[in-house]
Amino acid sequence: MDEVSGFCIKQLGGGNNGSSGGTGTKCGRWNPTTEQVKVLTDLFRSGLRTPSTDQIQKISSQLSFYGKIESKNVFYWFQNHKARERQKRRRVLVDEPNEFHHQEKLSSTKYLAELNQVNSEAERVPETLQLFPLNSFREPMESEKRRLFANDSCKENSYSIGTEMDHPTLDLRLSFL
Amino acid sequence: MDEVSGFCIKQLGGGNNGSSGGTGTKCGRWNPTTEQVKVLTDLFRSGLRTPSTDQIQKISSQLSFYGKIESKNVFYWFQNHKARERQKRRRVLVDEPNEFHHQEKLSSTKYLAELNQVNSEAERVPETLQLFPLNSFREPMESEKRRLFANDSCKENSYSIGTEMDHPTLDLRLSFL
DNA sequence: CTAGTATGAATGAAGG
DNA sequence: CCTTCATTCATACTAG
Repeated sequence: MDEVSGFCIKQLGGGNNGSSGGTGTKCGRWNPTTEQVKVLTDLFRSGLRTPSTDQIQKISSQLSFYGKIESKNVFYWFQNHKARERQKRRRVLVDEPNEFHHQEKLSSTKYLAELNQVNSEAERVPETLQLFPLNSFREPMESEKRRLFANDSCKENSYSIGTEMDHPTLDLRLSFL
Repeated sequence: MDEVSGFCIKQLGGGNNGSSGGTGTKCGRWNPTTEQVKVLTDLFRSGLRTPSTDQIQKISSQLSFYGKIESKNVFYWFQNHKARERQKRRRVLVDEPNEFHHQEKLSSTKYLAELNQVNSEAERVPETLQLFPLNSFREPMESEKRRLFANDSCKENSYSIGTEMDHPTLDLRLSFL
């Protein structure tokens, strides 16, 4: 389903998403490349469920190498993936109450992660994810969602973090490379 | 991949399965029987558009009598049916903006058959589906909202398609986390 | 067999 | 977090 195990691969040609393909730069919706999906899935399986803003930024920066991507894409991806994983699990539970999952030995590593996650649902991301410790936690002050996601059209704006993000930091995104 | 994990709608010997066509029903994806479609359509025509989880489960249980079915099949069925009806309607509206909206474009024999069986189906299914009234109290668990993405560098990603960009082995698996 | 269509399944994007 | 909508992909089915 979620895994492209062999043949569910959308016809994403190699490293290019057709969405913005040649004809008319249609900024439709994000069409993740297989590499992007792979990385995101890896992160998810490693336990990351709700990445912080910083983490989203970093992941997005990383994935931008493989193709066009925005932070919101990463955000939505995790939201959706998490929700659907849970939903799927719930449905399976009711559909097959007396039948156990076949425990695919290796192909469904997802189930393991899933189970692991379910055990301690509340809030337990094994956060080894602190990129840089001195992190300036950005106060989650509620700024309304007004321009939450900026226009789809790619903007040239380099960093707008100056407005609120004041952590001096080695803010070179690729510090972890 | 629980999708393909072994549910086949194989035409059993008993063969109440007169599913639309019935030729070579294969595994891999749910293929509703005519009875199932009938019930679903009936519910849809009764006004049910987006059944709740409980309703989905009930419907699924009922329909499982006619053949293999999972909750998600019901879920998807309603999603698709609703979406496509809307889509159809909109298309008609676009195609004939100045024209009266006559009968639906039942270009497919499938729809005709559907209507036919709804109208003059001799065999009435004796199921007793009660699914409308249900409480749905949801937990007031609400977290703070603290996501506000800055405009991230939106790369144009306009590499030439011809040459596959070679990956500098940006191996970020989990190393950077 | 091939083309076209109907439709199950998946998922990005929002709204609330 | 949950639900819903829109769009797309993959496949079953049908006609020619």
